[in-house]
Amino acid sequence: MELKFFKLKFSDEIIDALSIDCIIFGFKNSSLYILLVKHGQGITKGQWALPGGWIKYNESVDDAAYRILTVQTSVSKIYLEQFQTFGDVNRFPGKRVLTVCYYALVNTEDFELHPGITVSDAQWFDINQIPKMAFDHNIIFNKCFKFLQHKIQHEPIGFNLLPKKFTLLQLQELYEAILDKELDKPNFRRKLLKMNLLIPCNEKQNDVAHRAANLFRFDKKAYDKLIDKGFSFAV
Amino acid sequence: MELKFFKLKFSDEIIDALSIDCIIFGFKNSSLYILLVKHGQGITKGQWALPGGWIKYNESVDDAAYRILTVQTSVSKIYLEQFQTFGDVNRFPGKRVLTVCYYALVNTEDFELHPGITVSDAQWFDINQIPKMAFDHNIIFNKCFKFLQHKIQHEPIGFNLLPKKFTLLQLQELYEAILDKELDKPNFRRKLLKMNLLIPCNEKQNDVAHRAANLFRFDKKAYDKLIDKGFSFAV
DNA sequence: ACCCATATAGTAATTTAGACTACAAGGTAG
DNA sequence: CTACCTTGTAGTCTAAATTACTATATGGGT
Repeated sequence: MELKFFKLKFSDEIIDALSIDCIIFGFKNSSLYILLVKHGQGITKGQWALPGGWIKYNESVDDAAYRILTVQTSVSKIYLEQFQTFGDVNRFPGKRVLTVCYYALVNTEDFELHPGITVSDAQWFDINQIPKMAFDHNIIFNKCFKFLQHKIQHEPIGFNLLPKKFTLLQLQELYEAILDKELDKPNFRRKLLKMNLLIPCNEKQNDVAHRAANLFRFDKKAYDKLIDKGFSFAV
Repeated sequence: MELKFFKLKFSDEIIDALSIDCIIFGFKNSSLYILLVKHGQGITKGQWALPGGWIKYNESVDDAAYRILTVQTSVSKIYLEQFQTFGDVNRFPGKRVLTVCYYALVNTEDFELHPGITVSDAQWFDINQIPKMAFDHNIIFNKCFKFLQHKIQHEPIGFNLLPKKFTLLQLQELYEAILDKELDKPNFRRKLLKMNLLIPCNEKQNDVAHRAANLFRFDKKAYDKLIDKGFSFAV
């Protein structure tokens, strides 16, 4: 009886005033990209948009975001965080829809695209060449990108955009792409290494036409310990 | 015809899967407080909770938050920002409700309480003595407070908790209360003054039993200018 | 007149940030 | 095989900021 009531209330149906949109950031060729989909049906057919979907009664908002993300990308263990909820009255045509925006940081190397059936195309766009998108998605992206620019300077989340093992130059170019400014190589190096958050892999990159750089990985455990001691990350 | 359709869709009714909760921070006697209400009816009758309400079809989420806030406090021109949306499946008993959480920073001196009709009491609670609250409100508060601790160090929003004209010691005590640590007085002073964001009022506090301090006010225009130049606030 | 609390100024040691130089390593083209 | 090109890595120097203090100023209260 209890269960039946539960099932009735929290069914597999969607909550119709609420959607989720994801901003999926990826980094390749020293540039920052986001993943967009082209709508294949409905009034927004032919328009680019942030990948999104509907929240069901029987899943949490975080779960919904994760589901929507993994369906489109077939990648699990992704860095995914809620950004903000957008709820202007007329942001969606014809009916009232609020959207909860999430952002994800992915390593494009283990990335595979599986566009859903309502989508005719999916593509990475350089963040400096974002097309006009459906709904208020350009506004959402702009706010979220500013948020990322700030956050990446105060929390070590950038590593999620790189392979597990990365060089210091890769990391630097990542920061340069996100913050849109050049950084001094020796100084950047020193600063990051002094934090003791990078573990040398004792392994060098290969297949490069110059001196091979050392590979590092991010030391999550060391970071958690430092946080307890009041440390605060800053690039 | 168009209008009729509009009215039908965007009516004065509430969106029933969506609420708003506000965390109203206030500062007095060198301590940080939040405003809580005691529910006077329903299954949560007798429990303390964050002030909140329902979003209507014909208002934006930001407007709804502002409406809910001003009804309870009769203060306008308040610093109010969205924090996050909470959407666990079972966070609300018996039905599925997501809540968009906002936080406000108010100057308790121009504050008047007008508890709504569904509320039996309203009271300021020291942030170190928050009672057990209804729903997931304790979780929401804890997350929001951590967020505030971070944000106040990187954006000049603390001033919203003080009167227009304040002393440097008041400002310092505000930071000490929020960050929960002691700061060195001369150093704090120097740091803040060097930013050129505080305008001396050429006026001293009165009614104090010791040497009167100079009053300052926050220079929003100067801050906006500095931001354009790439300045970033940090205490 | 003295005490007390807070305001405000200054100082010295240490650390950090920023700009820049120098040298190392290793693949490539002649 | 050598000169060269690209990137990696180490070090230096200066200016600025942080930190932990000490010292003095003001003004009311007793």
